[in-house]
Amino acid sequence: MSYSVGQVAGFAGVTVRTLHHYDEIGLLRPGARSAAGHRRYDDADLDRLQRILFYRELGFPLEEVAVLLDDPDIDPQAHLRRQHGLLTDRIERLEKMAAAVERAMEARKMGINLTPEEKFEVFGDFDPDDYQEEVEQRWGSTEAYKESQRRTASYTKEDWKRIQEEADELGNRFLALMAAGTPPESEAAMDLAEEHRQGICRNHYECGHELHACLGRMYVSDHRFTENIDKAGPGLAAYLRDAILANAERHG
Amino acid sequence: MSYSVGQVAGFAGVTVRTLHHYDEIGLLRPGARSAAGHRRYDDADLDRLQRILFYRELGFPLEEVAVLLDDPDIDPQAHLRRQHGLLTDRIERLEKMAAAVERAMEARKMGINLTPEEKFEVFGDFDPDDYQEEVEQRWGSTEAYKESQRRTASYTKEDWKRIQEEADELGNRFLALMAAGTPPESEAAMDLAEEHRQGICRNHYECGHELHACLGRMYVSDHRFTENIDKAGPGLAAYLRDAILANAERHG
DNA sequence: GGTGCGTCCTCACGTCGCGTGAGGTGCAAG
DNA sequence: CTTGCACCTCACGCGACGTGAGGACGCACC
Repeated sequence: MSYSVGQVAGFAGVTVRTLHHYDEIGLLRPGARSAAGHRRYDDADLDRLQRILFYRELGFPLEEVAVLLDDPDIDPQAHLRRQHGLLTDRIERLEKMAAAVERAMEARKMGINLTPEEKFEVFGDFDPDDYQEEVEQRWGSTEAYKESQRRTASYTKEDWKRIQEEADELGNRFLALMAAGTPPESEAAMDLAEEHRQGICRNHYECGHELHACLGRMYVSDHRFTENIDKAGPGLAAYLRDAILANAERHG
Repeated sequence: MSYSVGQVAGFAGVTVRTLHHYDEIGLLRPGARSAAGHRRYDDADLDRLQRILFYRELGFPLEEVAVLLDDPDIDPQAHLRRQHGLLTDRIERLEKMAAAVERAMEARKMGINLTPEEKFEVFGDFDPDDYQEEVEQRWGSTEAYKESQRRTASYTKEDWKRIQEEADELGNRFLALMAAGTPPESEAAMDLAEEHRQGICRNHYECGHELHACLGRMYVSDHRFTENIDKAGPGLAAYLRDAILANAERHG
């Protein structure tokens, strides 16, 4: 079972040119070529194309789509789950917009006028804004940051929730150690720090021990991190840093 | 109350360059310029920008957005209604995709494999396909067709439903005349034909009497039209054509 | 009174995801 | 045998901006 460009274009609802383009940029190379040099797509290619079109539909640039599809730790099921998550996120966003439009209709009936900021609330408040800017200033050119951007772009709400839960749980285990009076240089604390590092690797970016140590120091030196972490329990940031540094030294 | 590019870009969540671009192409000209040549946006400009971003978000090309926004028979309320309609359509589509993904997950669990066509059903069966192609062949280069494409692009499901109802109602009134034995050249039939023509003007494209006459002839000469029309009542297509031709002659 | 700095301006070229010919090949049917 | 169709490879075009380059304006602080 193999198909020509025309056939594939037919049931995928794209043009032949699009398939040529995907071949050119290496996003979808047909499994084979006929003797005459004609592209021949097999079933696996169709599956891949389906995924490509799905992510494209949701606005991902083709380059990112390629990264997603070639990521070895995303199997077919994981893709379906992720797709479902992305869809529900998107639906939620549109429903909020619809609700905002309804409110606007109400407001107009009553002759209310909105402030400039309010006028754009339709699009949802994605406003880490000035903070985001500083992040770009400090980290924009590093590899780790770029990788994080790439990976988190396709995270759904459920993904974020899971990551948050993981982090909370880890925090609680650190707090338990602190409460028990276990020193941050102890085996147990260092093991937790190691788990912390691996969590970052899984969810955000490749984080070696050295980078992890930098991160730990910043948890204390940058008060915004400190405050945020200490919300779970005062002193946690400092304890975390010490455990991280001890763990880094152990592996260095 | 007037705002600089930077401010507007700020609360609209777009770049300054985007605003420059919209100015260049005439989509959003700021209400005024300062002495130094700086763009100054007023409240009306903000409203317009909000609409622009809304339609852009739903994937309209900027040129079409301009047409929509400058259409004099779309007042603010109408825009809100249309926006709401477009949103619900979109949500419906995404929900269907989500459902399809769920089915795919089920299918995968049971190890079923899908045929190539089935694989792409996720994207909803928009398959006037070969028919669509012929339409393009025959009408692709005419002004009326382009106008129709432009206008129907922003129609929501509700719009289509309304248009369908209008058409059905008109059909029934024609059938009543036929049943009563009224000739298609009668005043009553010609008036209905005129109403039919004006319906096309409102909902699809500028349709003069001459074009209308062509259309009428085609209703009989192209059997696909004939069959479709005669589903409402046998002989309707021919009767419709005769009434249209009589009406066209009356106005010619 | 200079001297940064931040925001604004206008070119003008670069990018992404294709669309759209132009010109040529391989092969089946009339 | 040639006509037609589906395929091929360049290669330029386009929409919606991104991204500097190079310069003007305004204000704040030394």
